[in-house]
Amino acid sequence: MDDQTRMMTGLTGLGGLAQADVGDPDSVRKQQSLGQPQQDIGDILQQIMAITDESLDEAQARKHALNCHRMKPALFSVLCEIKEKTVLSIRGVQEEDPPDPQIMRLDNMLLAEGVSGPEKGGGSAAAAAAAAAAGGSPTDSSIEHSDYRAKLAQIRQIYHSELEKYEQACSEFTNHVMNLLREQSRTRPISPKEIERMVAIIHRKFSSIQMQLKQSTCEAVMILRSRFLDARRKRRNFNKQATEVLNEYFYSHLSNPYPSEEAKEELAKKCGITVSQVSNWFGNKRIRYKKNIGKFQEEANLYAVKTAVDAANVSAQASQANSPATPNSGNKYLMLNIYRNFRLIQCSHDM
DNA sequence: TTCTATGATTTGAT
DNA sequence: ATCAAATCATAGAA
Repeated sequence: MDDQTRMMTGLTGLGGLAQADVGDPDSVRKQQSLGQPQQDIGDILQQIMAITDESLDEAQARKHALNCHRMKPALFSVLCEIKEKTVLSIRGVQEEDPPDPQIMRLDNMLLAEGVSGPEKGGGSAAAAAAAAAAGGSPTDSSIEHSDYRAKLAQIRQIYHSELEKYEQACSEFTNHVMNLLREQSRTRPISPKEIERMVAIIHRKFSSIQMQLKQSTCEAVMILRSRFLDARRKRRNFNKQATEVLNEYFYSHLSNPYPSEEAKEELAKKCGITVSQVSNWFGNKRIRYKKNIGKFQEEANLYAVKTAVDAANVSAQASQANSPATPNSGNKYLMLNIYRNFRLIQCSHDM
């Protein structure tokens, strides 16, 4: 408001002269001999130029003196006019900039990884759940997981402290610049819009620094993640008994080796693995069996025999219960059959 | 060390 | 959501 009234008042008298001459010290000097007003303006400009060579106290005193000078309003108005022209040309160049997609991407990632989100839960919990779901013994994954969490928390802490530092520096700097501009607006015309623009420029500069921080944080998280993702992928073979159970089911349902959800759950329980591990196993088994049936023939026969043995064992136990006087008599034929089966398997394999 | 087996993941179709 | 298929990455054998 104050600026504007000042801008208005000075514009009439010295406008023409100012437009032509004031911006250029040489022309000022040339005109110094022409008359008193020019001499004054020349002096004032000289003094302004010399301000930077003086000590701070001297400069302050000089500034005050200049502010009180009788030509000050006129000079001010000249500056206003020049300013108005240049500012108009600047104004159109840059207005509202859209939110940077790059920084949005980084923000999203940091949020997803639980670096920039709320302290507990969120991304780290999701990562933990993923680690747990990926399988492995609970102890293993919990150790890896806590390690991962600790590292992530470290990254998170660094990120936040750096971010805070940047924000503090940014607001400090902004305040400083704003105070400076306000102070300067007493001697040169600065509209609130300009201050706003300056603040926006500062924020842009600082946000570009912030983006670098976000970028490097993202990189750190990615590296950490890939390391622990590999750890999560560390494969442990299922134990023999589990593989046996799975194979038994597979070969006894060879015509339709697609266990239902319930069957999967039961198998998982029997094998001490998760349902998704059972699904993985069947997925792998189906595709690998199909790709090379020949290679799995022996295994198929083996498990066919195995199920036969089990079935026979059940019936044998039943018959044993029926005739305790002749123990194992039923098993004799069974063993013979198994032997014959083995011979058959070996023959088919040799061919 | 290389090679094979195997559990897990990714991708694309249904 | 589930599956096939391709692929990854490691365990374990040779």
